[in-house]
Order: sequence, then C-alpha cells, then structure tokens
Amino acid sequence: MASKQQRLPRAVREQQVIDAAVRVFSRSGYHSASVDEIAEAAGVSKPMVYIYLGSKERLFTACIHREADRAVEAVRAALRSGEPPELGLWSGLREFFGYVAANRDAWRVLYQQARTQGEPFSQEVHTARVRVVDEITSMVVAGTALPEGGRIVGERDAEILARIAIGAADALTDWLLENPDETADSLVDRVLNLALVGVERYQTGDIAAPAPGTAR
Amino acid sequence: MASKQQRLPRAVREQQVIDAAVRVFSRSGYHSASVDEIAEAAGVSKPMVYIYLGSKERLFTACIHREADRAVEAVRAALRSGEPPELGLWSGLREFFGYVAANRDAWRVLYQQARTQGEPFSQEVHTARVRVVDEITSMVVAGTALPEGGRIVGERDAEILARIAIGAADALTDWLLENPDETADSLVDRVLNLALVGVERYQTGDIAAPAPGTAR
Amino acid sequence: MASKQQRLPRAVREQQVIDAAVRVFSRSGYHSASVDEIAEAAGVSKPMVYIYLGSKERLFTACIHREADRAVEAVRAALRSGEPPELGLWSGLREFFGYVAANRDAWRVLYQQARTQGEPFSQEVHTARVRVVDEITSMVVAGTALPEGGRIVGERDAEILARIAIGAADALTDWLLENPDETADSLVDRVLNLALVGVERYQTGDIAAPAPGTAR
Amino acid sequence: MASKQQRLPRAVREQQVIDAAVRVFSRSGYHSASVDEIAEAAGVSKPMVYIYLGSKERLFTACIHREADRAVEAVRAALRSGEPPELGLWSGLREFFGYVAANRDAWRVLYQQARTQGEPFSQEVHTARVRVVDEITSMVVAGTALPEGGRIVGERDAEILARIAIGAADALTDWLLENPDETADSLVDRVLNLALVGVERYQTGDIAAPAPGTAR
DNA sequence: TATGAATGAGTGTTCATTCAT
DNA sequence: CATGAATGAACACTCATTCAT
Repeated sequence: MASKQQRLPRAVREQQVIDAAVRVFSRSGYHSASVDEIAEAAGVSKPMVYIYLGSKERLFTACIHREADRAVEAVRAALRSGEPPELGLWSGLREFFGYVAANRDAWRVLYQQARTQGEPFSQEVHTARVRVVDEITSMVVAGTALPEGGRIVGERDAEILARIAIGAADALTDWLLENPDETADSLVDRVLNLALVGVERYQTGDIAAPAPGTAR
Repeated sequence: MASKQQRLPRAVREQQVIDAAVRVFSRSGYHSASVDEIAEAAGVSKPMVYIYLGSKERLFTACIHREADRAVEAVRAALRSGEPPELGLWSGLREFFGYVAANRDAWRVLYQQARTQGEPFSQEVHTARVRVVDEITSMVVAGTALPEGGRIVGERDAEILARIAIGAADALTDWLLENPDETADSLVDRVLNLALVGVERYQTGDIAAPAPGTAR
Repeated sequence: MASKQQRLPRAVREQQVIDAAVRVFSRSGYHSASVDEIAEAAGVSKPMVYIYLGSKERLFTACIHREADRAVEAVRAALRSGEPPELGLWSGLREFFGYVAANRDAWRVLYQQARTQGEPFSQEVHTARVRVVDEITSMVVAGTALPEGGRIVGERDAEILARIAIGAADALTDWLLENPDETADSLVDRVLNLALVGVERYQTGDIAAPAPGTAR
Repeated sequence: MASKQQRLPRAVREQQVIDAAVRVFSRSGYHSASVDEIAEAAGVSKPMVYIYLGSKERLFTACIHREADRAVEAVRAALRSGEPPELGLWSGLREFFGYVAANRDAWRVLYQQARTQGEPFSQEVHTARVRVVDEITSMVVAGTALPEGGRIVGERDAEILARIAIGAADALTDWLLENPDETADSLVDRVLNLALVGVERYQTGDIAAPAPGTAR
C-alpha cells in the first residue's frame, strides 16, 4: 500500500520506524518480531529499515536508547514540577508507577525484553537499560526521597531500594492489566495503604521484628 | 558425542532433557534456544527430544510445569520445617528469596521467559506460571505472614503484596548476580534492615505519611 | 498394547504385516505411509517389520507381488467356473470389474500407487504390476473373449483393449465410490447398456464411422 | 547455478516455478518431490518458491489449477476449429487423447497424482480436478458427441462414458510410452479400428449381446 | 524371539539481509 | 530516494533404520 513514499526527512522516518519497532518488539518479543512486520507497521519498505537502522540488532538497541531517554525525561519532568519535598518519595513512586503503567510498550521493551534476550545484547543494551534503571530510581528513591538526609544507609542499600521499586512497578503493572477496573492511581493508593497498615501493625507488635542475620 | 547410545529408561531421559532445556531456555530465551542446542546439552540426539516431549512448545510448557511444582514444593518444605510463628513473614521471604537466588535458571524460565514470550503460550503456560506465583506468595505472604489475623486488608491487597514480593525477588536476584560478593542471606538481611530503618524514620517523622489519593 | 507378542510362525506374521501395509499404503500413499503406522496397524513392533520384510521398499514390492498373485487367481477362478463361451467377454469384464470394486485397497496399491511413485520402483515393481495387468487382461479380453477366433486383430490391439479395460475399471470404481447407491453389478449393467446403445446408434447412422487416419 | 539474480517480474517467475513443479511432481510424485528439487529445476532459490507460492501444498494446488485451465482450453480450442459435426465424437476423442499424450507431465499431475495423494488435498484439489474431468468429457463425450440427440441415455450414463474415456486415455498413454514407435494418432486409429471391428463382429453375431443383469 | 531406545539424514519453512532497478 | 526481487543460513520437525537388551 501507499506505494511511492512521501519523501520525509530521514530523522522523521527513523522515529517512525523506532515507534513501530517498540510496538512490535513489545508485543512479540525480540526474536518473534520480524523485520517485515516492523517495516509494514512503520509504513516503509524493508530496505529503508536497513538503510536507516543498519540491522535488527541495532534497531533494537536504538529502541532501548530512545525509550531510555524518554523514560528518564518523563520522570524527571514530573518531579521537577514541584511537589512539597516531604512527599517526595510518595510522589516519586507515583510518577514512576504512572509512567510504567502509561507506557507499557516502552517499558516492556526497556525492562522485560532487554533482560531476557540472550547474548547478542549483553553490553550495549545492558548498559543502556541499566542507565535508566539507575538514573530513574536514584532520582525517585534516593535523591528525591530524602533530600534532607542524603543516602539512607549506604550506596548499596539505595540501589536495593531502587531495584525493589522497579521490580514492584514491573510486577504490579501486570496486575493492573489483569484487573482492568483499577487505575495506576488506585494502585498507588493501595500500595501506600499497605505500607501504612504494615507500619501500624509493626508498631502494635503484630509483626515481630526479625533479628537481622537470624534464620537459616 | 558422549559416546554412543546410553540406553536409559524413558523417565530418566525425559528429566535430563527438561534439565537441559531449563538451562538453555534460561540463558538464551525461548526463541533463540534451538532444539539442537538443547538436545546436545542433554546429551541426546534431537529426535529424542521430539519422541519424548513432542515439540519445542510442549517442551517449554513441560519445563514450566516441572519448575512450578518444584518451586512450590521447595518453599512449602522450607515453611513446614517449623520456625517460630512470629517470624513467619520474615522466614517466608527468606525462603522465597533463597529459592529464587539458588535456582536462577528455573526462576528465569518460570517467571521472566514465561511472561515475555508472545501468543503461543497464553493459556497453558500462563496458568501454570500463575499457579506458582499465587500459591507461593499466598503461602509466604498471606497464610504464613499473619496467622492470627487472616487476611491483611482484602484479597486484592494480599495479591498486590504477593506481586511486590515476586517482582522484588526477581529484580533483586539480578542485583545479586551483579554483586558477587553478596549472598542471598546477606541480601535478605539488607532488605530487612531497610524495612526497619524505614519504619523507624517513619516513626520519627522523617518520612511524611501520604494522604492516600493525594497527588497527581 | 498387546505387549509380549504371541510367538506366531514367521509366515503368518509376514502376511499380517503385508495385510496392514496394503491397507495403509492404499489410504496414505507410499511416501506418506510411515513404517510406524504399518507396524501398529499390523500389531507388531517396528523392528519386526524390518526383520521380516527388510525395508520399506521391499515391503512395498512384497505387497505388489502378493496382490498381483491374488488378483490373477481371483479372476482366473471366476472364469474357470464355466460360463457359456459366448458370454465370455461380458462375464470376464464383470469379474474384473467386480474384483476391482471389491478389493479397492489391493487395487489402489497394485495399480495407482505402483504407477505414480517415482524411481526406486522402476523395475521390480513395474514388472510385477505389468504381470497382473497383462495376465488378467489377456485372460479376460483376448483369451476368454474370443475363444473361437483367437486374437482379434493383432497382439498390440489386444493389449490396447486390455489397457482400455483396465483404465475403465480403475476410473469407474472411483465413480462407484462417489455414487454409493450403485453397485459393481449395476455399474456393469450400465456399461453393457451403453455398448448396446452405441452399437445401435452406429447401425442407424447416428454415429458416423470415421475413416481411420482422417483427422488432425 | 544459472549465475546470479535474474530479476524477473513476479508473474513470470511464478509461471516458471509452476512449470518446474509440474515436471517434478509428475516424475517423482507429490511426496518424493522436494521443494529444493523444484526450486533448482525452476532456476530459483527455495525461498522464492515460498514467497510466491506459499507452501508445497499450495504450490501443488496451483499446478492443478493452472493445468486444469490449460487442459480445458486446449480441448475447447481444438473442438472449436470446426470439424464436420458428424465426426464430433471421434475428433473429440482424438483431441483428448492427443492432449493427454502431448502433455504427459500435466496429465500425470492433474489426474494420477491428484487422485492418489491422501487427505491434505481432498477438497481444493479434488474439485479442481473434477472440474477438468467433467468439463472436458462433457464437452467431448456428451455435448459434442451427439449434438442432434442431446443426452445419450441419462446423466449418469454420460458421466460413465466420460470416466471410461478418461480412464482409457490415461491407461493408453502408458501404453504409448512403452511403445515408442507409435504416435498419439496411430493410437487413435487403432482404437477406432477396434471399435469398428467390434461393431462388425457384433453385427455378424460373433459377439453375443449380453442380457443386462445376467451373470453373477 | 521381540522390543524400547536411539539416531543420521533430510524436508518444509522462515528470516535477516542484500542487490538491481 | 525507494523498493521489488532474490538468497544463504538456520530451524523445527519427521522418518527409515539400527542397536542393546
């Protein structure tokens, strides 16, 4: 269809292709997605994909890079727009959850796909992926969360907290998909509630504090 | 290689093949993994894989099913061996984290791979995967956690807590892999520490309680 | 099933296998039919097929040979049981049609399959097949048909008549299968009727006799 | 071989592939014929076969359809070119025999192969094949044969006559192949001769008319 | 004798990638 | 610039055939 293409500038075409690729990679996974499929979804012929992006592998990394940038920028923008600082952690989480829920395709490519594909992507993709994960979560968890106190316990602990946030956000958007009557906001409310209830129970002694290094 | 024909009974060979498949699927992902690769890793010829397991797809679901059973049993056994009840949640989490960290291949196949492959696995695999996730986490989180009080807040909240635990365990074992000087136990200690610190800060007002439904 | 077989004498087993093979070859064609399928249909294990018949190819030729013998014998027996000589041609055709219609599996293997499979069967199978074709039809058409006059016109013409009979019988049993309310006998009646009508029309001039060597 | 990339338009290549397929299917049978073999015979690489024809099965049906069209057209054209009407039946048969003898590959695919392959081709192929058989033979036998008298005896009888003609033509071209000194024309002469002789003998009482429904 | 276990070799099919226009 | 045409290489799957028990 649409034969004799419209002579758009290269940069635009490239974005169209990446847009399509993110959608297709997200739905089918890296290996199942065929370049034909992506080209068709982008409305260009297959050689264009190769002229612009070079190879399927480089196309995939291009997706990773662009979505990494977008993700960082999205959360950063949200945080910039000034919440009162004490609510930093909560609002940061809210933005993060919101982003993941609102950009499922991008997130799937960025996080799930980029982790589960074997060797060819070890370095290039790994570092790009880690960049978002680290940057976003250090923004949300460490930086924003406790502006007054700096690091919570140590660098590693901050990273752990970050990973927990990421894994939770990832797993919870699956839950969101399976419960269509919930929204990203209602989910965040539930999570916060759980935290409060947990703390209360903890205070009343319903949950015993573990002595670290106890079991096993 | 492996010389010629070892003539083992079917049941044994089947397990060998599934063992190999879990390893290979875990490393390469479902689509990248070739049946040849799996057969070689199992020390059998390709036709054996088909004679015993039927197809690549059915081999994959066989992996899911077996690892699902094993995972449930592993955590269940750990919980049965009687910790003092107040420590239920902590020890449950410890066992769960320990399992995930100690069985990375199985977990990758069970959780990451089974989620990210497209259509062919919707039903069969999905339900098997959900079964572990639900069973394990309801064991760890809901059942064991609060034996005196039953459900925490509601069914959905229990599920959310379960998903958080799963997503966190998943993400944290990535972190473990990247920090080889840590162990599953030291990781659990760190997490518990963070929880305690969090609660303390919360109590001292360092973290403001959000009014649920606030932001955005 | 039926594990631990019954220790039957070799000759019997061989016939069982050939019986099954004829059925399966007839239904699926030589190449589609798998030795597994045949072994199962015969109620023996696959190695038995090889021990007794050697190879798939030799099994096929064994089918051809046996069915060739049976076909010749069937028609010969029918003809021996003394019809009045003038009816020889008609009753010969009747027997032949009857045989083909009543032994579809055998006929399919003997005639259709044996002609349409490529190279490996050129000689062995071809000669066996030709043997039946020639023997049966010379019996029916030439020998029996005109005992008083010997050959009709010449050897080649007799062969032509034979081929016509064979081709017609083959094609007509297809027609029989598609018209289940007809029987082999009713079909023969129809054919004879047609012949009579043809001759009558010919006599009345409705059909012009061609001058041989005319057209083109 | 055939050097590299000849860059022909799709329609041309499609016909080349079908041409080659008819030859190969005719020689080897549907199952023995490999797509590789066909591709090589067509002078293209295997993927072209799949890009243009989709699958081996669809390639086979494409052969059937094209040869069906050609066969119908060939006989129709021959009949159109005006023989004196009384000779209709004979010239019709002559054309039909001539076509079959001159297009053995096509005929083998159309008639022999299409009948003897098992299930996958039941509908699509069956109807296409039946279309030629019916159309050609009703043209030759019924329509052309007796323009003055319409149907011979009844619909079923016309069909029977048609089947006889087809089966005879099929069987006789085998005979032609085995007797290379004969031609399609000389064969037709022989057949006509036989018919005449038959009628004469019949008239002189050498052949007794059967009472339909007699024997058995 | 009889068979479950095992495989080498091949087939249909797909896909990333490139050339010729 | 843009694309239809073309292919090398690989992959899932099957089958006739044999060996070890």
